[in-house]
Amino acid sequence: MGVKRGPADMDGGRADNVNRPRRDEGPIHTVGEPEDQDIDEDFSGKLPVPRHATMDAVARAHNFQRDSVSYIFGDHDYTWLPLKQDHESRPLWITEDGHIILEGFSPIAEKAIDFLITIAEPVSRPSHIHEYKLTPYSLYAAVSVGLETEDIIEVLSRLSKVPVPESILGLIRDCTLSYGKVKLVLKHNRYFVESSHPEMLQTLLRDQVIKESRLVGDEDPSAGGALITGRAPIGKDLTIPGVKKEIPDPNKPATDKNGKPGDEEIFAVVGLDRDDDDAENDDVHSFEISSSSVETVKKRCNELDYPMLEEYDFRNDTRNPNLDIDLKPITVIRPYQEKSLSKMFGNGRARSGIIVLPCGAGKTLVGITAACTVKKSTLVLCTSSVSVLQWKQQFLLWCNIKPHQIAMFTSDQKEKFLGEAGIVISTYSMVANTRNRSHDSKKMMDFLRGREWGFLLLDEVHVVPANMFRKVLTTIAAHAKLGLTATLVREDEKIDDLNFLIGPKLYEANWMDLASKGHIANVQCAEIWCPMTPAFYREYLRESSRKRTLLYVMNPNKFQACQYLIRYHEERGDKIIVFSDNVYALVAYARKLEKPFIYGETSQQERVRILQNFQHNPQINTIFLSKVGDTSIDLPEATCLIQVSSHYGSRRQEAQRLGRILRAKRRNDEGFNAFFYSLVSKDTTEMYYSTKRQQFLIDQGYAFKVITNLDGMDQEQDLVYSTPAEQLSLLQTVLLAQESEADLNDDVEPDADDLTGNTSRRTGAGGGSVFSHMGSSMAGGSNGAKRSVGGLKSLSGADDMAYVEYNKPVSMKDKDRNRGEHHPLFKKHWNKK
DNA sequence: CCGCCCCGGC
DNA sequence: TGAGTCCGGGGCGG
Repeated sequence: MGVKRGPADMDGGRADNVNRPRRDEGPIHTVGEPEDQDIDEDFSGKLPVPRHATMDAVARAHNFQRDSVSYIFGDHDYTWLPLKQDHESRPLWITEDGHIILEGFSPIAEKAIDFLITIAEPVSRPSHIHEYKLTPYSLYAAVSVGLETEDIIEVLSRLSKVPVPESILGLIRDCTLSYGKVKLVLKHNRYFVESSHPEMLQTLLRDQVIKESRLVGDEDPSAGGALITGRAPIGKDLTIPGVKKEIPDPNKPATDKNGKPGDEEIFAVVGLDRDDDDAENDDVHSFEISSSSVETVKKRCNELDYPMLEEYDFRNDTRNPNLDIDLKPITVIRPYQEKSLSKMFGNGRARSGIIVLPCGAGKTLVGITAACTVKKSTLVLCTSSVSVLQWKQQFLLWCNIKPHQIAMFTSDQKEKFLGEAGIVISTYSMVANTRNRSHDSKKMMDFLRGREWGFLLLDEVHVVPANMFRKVLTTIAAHAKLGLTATLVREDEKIDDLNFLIGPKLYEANWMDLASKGHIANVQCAEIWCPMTPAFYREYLRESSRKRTLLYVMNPNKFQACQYLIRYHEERGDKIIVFSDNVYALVAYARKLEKPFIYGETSQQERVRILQNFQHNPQINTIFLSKVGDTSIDLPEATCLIQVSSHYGSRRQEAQRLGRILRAKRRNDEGFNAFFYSLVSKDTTEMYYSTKRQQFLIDQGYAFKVITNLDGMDQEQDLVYSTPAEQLSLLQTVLLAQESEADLNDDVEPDADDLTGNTSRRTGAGGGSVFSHMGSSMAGGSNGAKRSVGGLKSLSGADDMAYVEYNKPVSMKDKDRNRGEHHPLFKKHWNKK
């Protein structure tokens, strides 16, 4: 066990994965590109290697990943695919397993992208080469916005350089055949499964789960199996408010609207306004299910390949009173906002689903415009009471709704709107709460539960899959649901649940694209590698993994880098936010650098005071924030962001933080540029997390520059902790802080004390020879399992060992991901083949 | 206002 | 497939 294991072992012995590294597996495995294969070999064979050599390899891999797009192709070899004669004018490849590679530089790329994001899941979108993947979910989404089987196949064939593989044609047909034909409809506060194809309903009713969820109406004399039959309503010609009248712009080339002659033909079939329902005037059939079983039935239908669409024919809903709401005349929505809404309202009804827009791109306005289109009672759910307030203000800002028609429902405020219809804004935890409720809260819930909502607006919809929060969907009866988020990712596997909880992803904007068009700021991302000072590193190596955090966050070199960057950007006139998840470090940094800071314990008034100063006072240009800044603070715009500590690999957090500077825009002279720095202590576990965190942004096309040396920092005067004495004193403070923390923990867990004591005594005796003794001390260690685990961690130090330590969760995650890819539909599909 | 509990996210 | 960390939030009762 003392010897570093090779890739095969790290993968849990799955033979098929030897030499087939995946992009997600961290820096070392990233080097799986053909020309770098030798490095992989080195890792499995010749270890332990000298530390610096290892680091070079990691650095190489690191840079390789960021600087090149070809890692997309991973271990795949596409050279065998037969090219069509005129392949050069066609922008994409399709592989047998559903991956689509698009040439971003093709003249028709933009239109192809429109098509691809409708039918496929964007996997990674760097500047030149984009990768998409066809999945049953993505095809479900395509059907639900009005595309049909042959449309998809036809356009795909036209765009592809290679013939669309048979397997993919089969997949598309299989997945779309039954999609969109079954609907979930809410009528009179009761749920019905509806279809114009009665045989499909019969098929569903043969399923035990669905059968048991069925309600047989008392008033229906034919109880016992007959479906309810009625006429399908008709609806067309909807206009979305806020859409700017088309004014021909002589400065703009006509290609935007018309494209080149050939293009038009290609995309002719992708229109959204077509009548997508052949059976529009036919009879519809339905059966009722209990409202408590809606989630189960929807999930089951997905598994049976009959995902239910949820559409709300709000214009023909005479039962629920209309809400007098419209955008103010001056309110104009942007093209991509319009596009996302056209996916939702494309057939004249309101489809339930999810719209993904980056922060600062106007998600709120999209939600409000949707509400103004539906014009029925609307319930908005947010994650915090701060955003409840913001939503209310935004409603009042953009549309003509009267204040008395908007009510807020939080622990502080329990208002109801006046009149028949209105808007309620609340939090997930308020509505999902299952525990004791206050009297007012109970009455308010009765109010919410007792009515039918035309529109349910779910802010930060990525939180909805959480166990508690998803309950809101069963407690609230809503005809149409729209989820909004900037980051449709979670670190668990529940994100796919949104497909049946809310509906398909209707639209996802490309961050890079919006930035290049000037809607959001252009962000330069950099990861600064700060070497640990020898003293800090020595302590780092001897500590158990829990306590290492403080050491690498408080690394004096990182401290100085932070100070230097703040100075540099303050001189440029930037507004700077520094994030530190670690509260101890947050306070230490902010105090030392004499900047204001906000964290959980900061009172509300204090927060407001600091934020206002930051916004208006030219003397205050930098603030320090803990995690509070991620969600629950209405941050003023900033142009520079520095991350000092952010453990764990949350892609969402990283993206959300970057989103804080996307509004930056025209503030400084350089126009749209903003800056995002991540400070990372070299050779520590931070490196691993940092890479992981960045993945979402990298997939969006952001490039992280690795900087190992800040220009000009050497010459900088008066940096903090520049003398050995100061550094030593800092180190002692940090160790002391840890000890007091450990003491607290000892009460609960005496074992921790033993381990710490042993570890430090042992390493202390070893002095500087940690590395040379590494192998033998671990292999020959006569201690119990617990001890050797501690030893492995404390002695590892080298990044490769750190990698081993975290490899496991990664490969398990990957396994999960694999399982996700083997959706029932796919399994069936491949088996059939 | 404070402390408590539960919850989310990693 | 589970466990355990810290930090933060909301809601409620005292």
